[in-house]
Amino acid sequence: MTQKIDFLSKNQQIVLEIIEKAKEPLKAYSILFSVQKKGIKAPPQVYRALDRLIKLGKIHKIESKNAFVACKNDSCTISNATAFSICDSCEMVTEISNPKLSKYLANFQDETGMRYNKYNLEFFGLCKKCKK
Amino acid sequence: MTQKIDFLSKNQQIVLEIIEKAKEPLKAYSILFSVQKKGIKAPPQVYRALDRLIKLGKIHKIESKNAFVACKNDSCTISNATAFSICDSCEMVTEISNPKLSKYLANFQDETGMRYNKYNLEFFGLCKKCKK
DNA sequence: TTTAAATATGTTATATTATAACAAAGCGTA
DNA sequence: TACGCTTTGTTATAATATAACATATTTAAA
Ligand SMILES: [Zn+2]
Ligand SMILES: [Zn+2]
Ligand SMILES: [Zn+2]
Ligand SMILES: [Zn+2]
Repeated sequence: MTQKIDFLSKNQQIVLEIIEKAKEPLKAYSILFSVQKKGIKAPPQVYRALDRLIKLGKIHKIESKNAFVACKNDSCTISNATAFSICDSCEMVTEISNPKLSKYLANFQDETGMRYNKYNLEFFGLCKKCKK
Repeated sequence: MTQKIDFLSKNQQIVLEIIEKAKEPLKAYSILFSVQKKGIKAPPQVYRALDRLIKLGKIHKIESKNAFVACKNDSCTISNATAFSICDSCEMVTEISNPKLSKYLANFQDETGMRYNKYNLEFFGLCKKCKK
């Protein structure tokens, strides 16, 4: 649909489209179920596509949920710096794109002097709706 | 060993001790294997202890690895604010305890105004040893 | 154009991680 | 004692993920 999608293989496109259409994070086996009508029959086909899409930064894995969301952040072509906001009640997940935060984390150095090339941050709380 | 350990049940103590002794994050089934000589025979026994220890802040789950580490941070009695440094090469995991970082994250607010009561941050890179 | 390498796919089986469901035991206390 | 509550034990199964190997498709040299 977008330009870059042309670089994706058939299975990768199928999997990406279903994740992009979803309003919430999708689990691998729910993706598998959804794409069976399109000829993808087995877990490895889904997991391969997921792995590739993650490397390309088109999707991200929400580690605390073992679920996958489309990247909503155009500048996030390589997924080495991700931050999410997760509602404990309705399970809504939003990708945070906050320049100050990403700058702060990208430059963060701990006592050991270790330099990081990747981070993933997950915030938990109650979203507006669920706070009411 | 410490005072608070007295509040733990037998299985919880057994599981905590093995995690504290370990130099690297332990997987649930490797814990299960290790504690079988002490009478813990089935996964639910291990997972129950893990769940409880996490709630108490005695251990943390490294989400990207599905593995568990003992908390090295005395102030971390409730595990609602965790940050880890993970080596991509040797898989070493260190809990980061950096007041500036935790203050920054505890006070972080995104555009939506959602307020967070918990976060987990995982940094990836190469540790000193592996950089050489 | 032929050949070879690299990439993507299909398929079966299996490994790994985690929970459901229910029974029994232990413990504090009214 | 008898009641509630927590912990434990146990079996089975659900959910997540990968190994291994065969085939097909695309790409790029030769
Ligand atoms: Zn993104
Ligand atoms: Zn919500
Ligand atoms: Zn801690
Ligand atoms: Zn290392």
